[in-house]
Amino acid sequence: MKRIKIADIWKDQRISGPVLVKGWIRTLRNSKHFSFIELNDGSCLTNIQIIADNTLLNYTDVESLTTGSALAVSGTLRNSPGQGQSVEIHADTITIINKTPDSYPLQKKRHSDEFLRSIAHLRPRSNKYGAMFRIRSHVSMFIHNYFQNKGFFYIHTPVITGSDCEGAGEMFRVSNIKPGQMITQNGKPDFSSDFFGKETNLTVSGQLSAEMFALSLGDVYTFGPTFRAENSNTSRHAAEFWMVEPEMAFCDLTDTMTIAEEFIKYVVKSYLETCQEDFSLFSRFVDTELPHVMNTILSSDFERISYLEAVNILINSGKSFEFKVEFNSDLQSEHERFLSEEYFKKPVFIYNYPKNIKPFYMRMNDDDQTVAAMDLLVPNIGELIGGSQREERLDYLIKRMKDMGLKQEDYWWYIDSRKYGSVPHSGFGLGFERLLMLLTGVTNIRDVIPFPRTPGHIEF
RNA sequence: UCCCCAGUAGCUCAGUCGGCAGAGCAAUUGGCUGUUAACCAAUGGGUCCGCGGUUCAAGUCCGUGCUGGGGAGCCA
Repeated sequence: MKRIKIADIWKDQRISGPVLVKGWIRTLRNSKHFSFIELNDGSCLTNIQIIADNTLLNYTDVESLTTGSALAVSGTLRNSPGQGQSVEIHADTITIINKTPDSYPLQKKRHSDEFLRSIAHLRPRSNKYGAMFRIRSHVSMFIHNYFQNKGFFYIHTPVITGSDCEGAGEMFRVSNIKPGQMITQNGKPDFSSDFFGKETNLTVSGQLSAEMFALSLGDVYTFGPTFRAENSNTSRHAAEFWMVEPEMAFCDLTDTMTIAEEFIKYVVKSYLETCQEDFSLFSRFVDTELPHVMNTILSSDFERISYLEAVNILINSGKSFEFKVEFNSDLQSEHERFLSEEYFKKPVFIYNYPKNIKPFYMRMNDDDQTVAAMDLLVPNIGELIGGSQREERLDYLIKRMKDMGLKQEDYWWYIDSRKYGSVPHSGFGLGFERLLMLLTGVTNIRDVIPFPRTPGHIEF
């Protein structure tokens, strides 16, 4: 008999009669003449209930099974007389694939996130993390669907890079030289003997590469791992995370905000349609406000205000912030939270930031003081998206690089793109894990990544 | 990196003023005619995070280290 997945049993109400399922025991209840076994195969949240009668040849083995054990069950799918489920399987044979010893750390009761994090190799077997990682897979596909449907091309930008793009934070060096064997000259490391012949790092952004392809294929996006060696110890930062970076030719900052808003709404809508069951777990047990949050995203027009307006709102709010609100400095976390959570109570774009707090590639505005940058702030998460219109004018770009002390020869190919057929173009980066946090109400980034990497943590 | 909080049974936690180490769940054994984190009874289970100190006496007070969590900065 062909094995059937439990998700298909719940999906297709017409299935009945003989079935074969394979999975792991979530819980087992013994009665006098038979046992109830809740079996889960990871295909969906809801278990299938197995009725194991004491007439089974191996019943004494079956009734002593433990949570986590692996079984193959063949039997008959029937309507259930009980309350909690429409159908159940009356087992004809139960093959014990693996009996789990009583040291199995997962129990049928609720565990803390901190404990489950310490057993990251087993936590996807729990309801919550099973749901989380099914959602993570689905949301990945929604992202591809959105861009593919709009004619964007998926670009695989390099993970190993020789350019210190945008000087964004600390980078992880890549080398094949053994520790202590790096040749030095005048006390400085000589990278010419290293694998690539120069200092090499893991990427902190695919943007500069993606720009080259936007200026060739029109609309492109990247979706892949990104690495930051910052010693950040917060619930919103990881050393390895995934980023979505669309880049669009013939597109200005306003267009970009429109696309970002449409994109977020598309993902939320697909999520609510496709992941109803797993979503319900998070809206019941993790954040009961989640349906409301999703509704707000779908039904509201995201606010769009300039940095100047944002600062004025903060100054006139009458709120006493720990950090003073000042022009020409970046907004603090508490400022961002106030704007999205208290003042607007919905996602808000803030655009046109002072040039001195933003990187060289952002397009200078006519006031010569601000650049065409935008951040999307969402309640509970903070910054979900950071983007900008890119500086397409060669003379502006070079002046800006000089002002910021960047060497042109390091960016010769980037500069080339402004010499040859340069056009207005824009893009943004979205933190995939932060999107998952928004969608599930989970407040720690370590709980939306299968095996999270943070400072001092590389287990698993 | 800085600030704050915590660490007691496999898990979640209680432990009063410094005076015999506790509960629920899990495990084991038995009971129970359809259960829904089943229920009932019994049994086993401890480096009270490590090290040092104060004290007649430390899970409890002090110092220090480690681990975990929350917040800040940086950012996505």
